[in-house]
Formats: sequence, structure tokens, C-alpha cells
Amino acid sequence: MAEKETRARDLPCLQIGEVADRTGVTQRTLRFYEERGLLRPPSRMDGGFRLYSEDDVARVEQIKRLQNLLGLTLAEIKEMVEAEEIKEELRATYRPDLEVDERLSRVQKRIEVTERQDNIISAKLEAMAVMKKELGEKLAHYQEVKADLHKQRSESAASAT
Amino acid sequence: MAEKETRARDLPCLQIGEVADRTGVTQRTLRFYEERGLLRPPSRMDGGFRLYSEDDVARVEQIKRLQNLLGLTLAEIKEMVEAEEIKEELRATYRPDLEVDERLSRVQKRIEVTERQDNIISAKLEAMAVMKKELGEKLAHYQEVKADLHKQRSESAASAT
DNA sequence: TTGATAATTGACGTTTGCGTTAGTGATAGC
DNA sequence: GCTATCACTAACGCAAACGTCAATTATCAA
Repeated sequence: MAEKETRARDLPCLQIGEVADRTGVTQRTLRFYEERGLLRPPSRMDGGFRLYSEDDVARVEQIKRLQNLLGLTLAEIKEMVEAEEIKEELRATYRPDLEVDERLSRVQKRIEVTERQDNIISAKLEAMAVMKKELGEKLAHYQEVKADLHKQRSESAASAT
Repeated sequence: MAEKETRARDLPCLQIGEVADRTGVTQRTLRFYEERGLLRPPSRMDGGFRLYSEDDVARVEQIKRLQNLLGLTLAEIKEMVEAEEIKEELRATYRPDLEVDERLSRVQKRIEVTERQDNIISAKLEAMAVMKKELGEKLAHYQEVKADLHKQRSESAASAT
């Protein structure tokens, strides 16, 4: 049953326009990502129209997060999403016993990639926390200056009467 | 005395090469930032060599932070550092009383810019925190899978004897 | 079946953020 | 005064990440 749900999620039924609308990127961008290997070549309708799945949508969103939040290049992002490919490959070709070593090394690879992402995020989070603190202090200072100036103005207005 | 220190910090005495070394950007980049209005045109030696101050170094570092952490474009960064200009202008032409309104509106401008930065940072921090949490869960999951596989392997090894 | 949309490939264009010469002048140590 | 750096301007170059036609074909609703 879990399998059925998985299949339902993977059922490609979205045209490129809808994916574009939902993810906020252009059709051009979707084709571009495909060309660069960031998205797997989607299945097609008889006429050749691309058909995307919900998984593909999730993937595009992930790419955008890696771009916007971490500032990674598409080349770097490609490396990371390739690890996702391996996951799906693992799930598809589920040959349980014999190749345990192979599966182990792939899980290991995924662990490494995930740890790298985590390191990047952690470093950025730290630096940004520092920056936010400084900004807060700055703001407080300006607010003070502003209050002073307001007082000055009202005083000089009072003395002018 | 505070004024003397400020002047000491502003004393331009660094050549472009040293600034490049200290900030980790190239000389080309420094000239480029100047061209784009991100750095004020520095003073020059008799022969025309640029002379930077410590304040300039700090500015370059700030630019780099805004680029790397927030992913802002140079155009956006320019807007922000222009507010810094106003600060220095305020400090230089310290005409206390008369133009209180003018000073108020400039402080107000700086407050707005700072708040914008703060908003960007806050949003990013939040999104990144979510991402970090997800990554943590992912990692935990993989570790589990890894442990399972290890167990499988040792078991099949045992049954093979 | 006939428009009105929506998608396809291919190719060239654009912006950002610098890199990279090239040719010339400035500074400093010996 | 020579020479080894260092810096100057000007101009062209370039990779990344798409944008923008153009010409053609699909899909779908009426």
C-alpha cells in the first residue's frame, strides 16, 4: 500500500506549464535544468509533451532552496541531487541480499553529501546570526539617535516661541 | 580624542595590493567596486596610486558578507552601502542645530535600510533553520539504514560459515 | 474540423561579476 | 641611475543562468 502511494506520487501527470506555475520558475528554466542534468528527463505524452511528477516538483523546489538559501551553483547542486538519483535507483532496483556492500557504499555517499550540506548550512547560520545581532545593535543605536533628534527639535521649537 | 582616533582609522595608508591581500578579493575587484559606486573613490598618492583606509577594508568585508550570506546583487548592495555614505557625511559635516529635520530624515533612511537587511536575514535564517532540521532527520535516517545494512552483512557472513 | 492555447526544439541575446591581457608609468632598494 | 615590483587605464573576454524569439507541432474544446 505504501508502494501504491509512492507510485501515485510518481505518476507523471503534470505538463510543463503547470510545473512552471507551481514552482515559480519558467518553462525555459525547467528545460534548462533537464539539459544540465538537474532534472531527470521526464516521460512524454504521445505528441512529445513533457509529463512531470510531484517528485519532480519537489525537486525543483529543492534546487531553488539550494540556490537561494545556500547560494550554490547549478554544478554544485547537480552533485547533490545526483545523490537523490541514487536513492530512487536503490528503491527501484531493490535487490535485497547479494549486494549489501554496494548498497552500503551508496548510503555512505548519501551521508557524505548530506553532511556537506549540513556543514554549509551550519556555517552560514552562524555567520548570519552574528550579522543579525550586529544589525539589531545598529538599529537600537539609530533609534536612540532618532529620539535625541526629536527631543532637540521639540526643544528648539519651544525656545522659539 | 575620539575624533583623533576616528581620523587615525580614516588615514588612507594602504595600497591596493595590501587591501586585496587582506580582504581576499583581487585588485580588479576593488577597482570594479569603485567603478560601480560600491567604494568611494579613494585618495591617491602623487603618482596616482590608490590609498585606502581601514574603513575601506571594513567596507569591502561588508560587501562580501552581503554577497555571500544574503546573495544580494551588487546593485542591491550599492543601495545599502550608500546609506553608509550618508553616515559619514553626517559625521563630517556636523552642523548641529539648524538642519535637525534633515538629519532626522537621514537617520530615518538608515533605519529603513537596516530594517530591510534585517528582514532579509530573518527570513533566510528561518528557512535555513527548517532546512537544517530536515537535513538532521535525513542524516539520522541514513545512519539507521547504514546500521541495518551492517547488521545484515554480519549476519549473512555468520550463516555462510 | 477548426481555432485557441500550450509545448517543442534551436539558436542567438543578455546581465552579472569579474578575469585577463596589453601597454605604460610610479616607487623603492641597491 | 638601474631594475624589480607595484600600480594605472583601457579594452576585450568569459562563464553562469537563464531570456527571447522563431518556426513548427500537439491538445483540446466547441
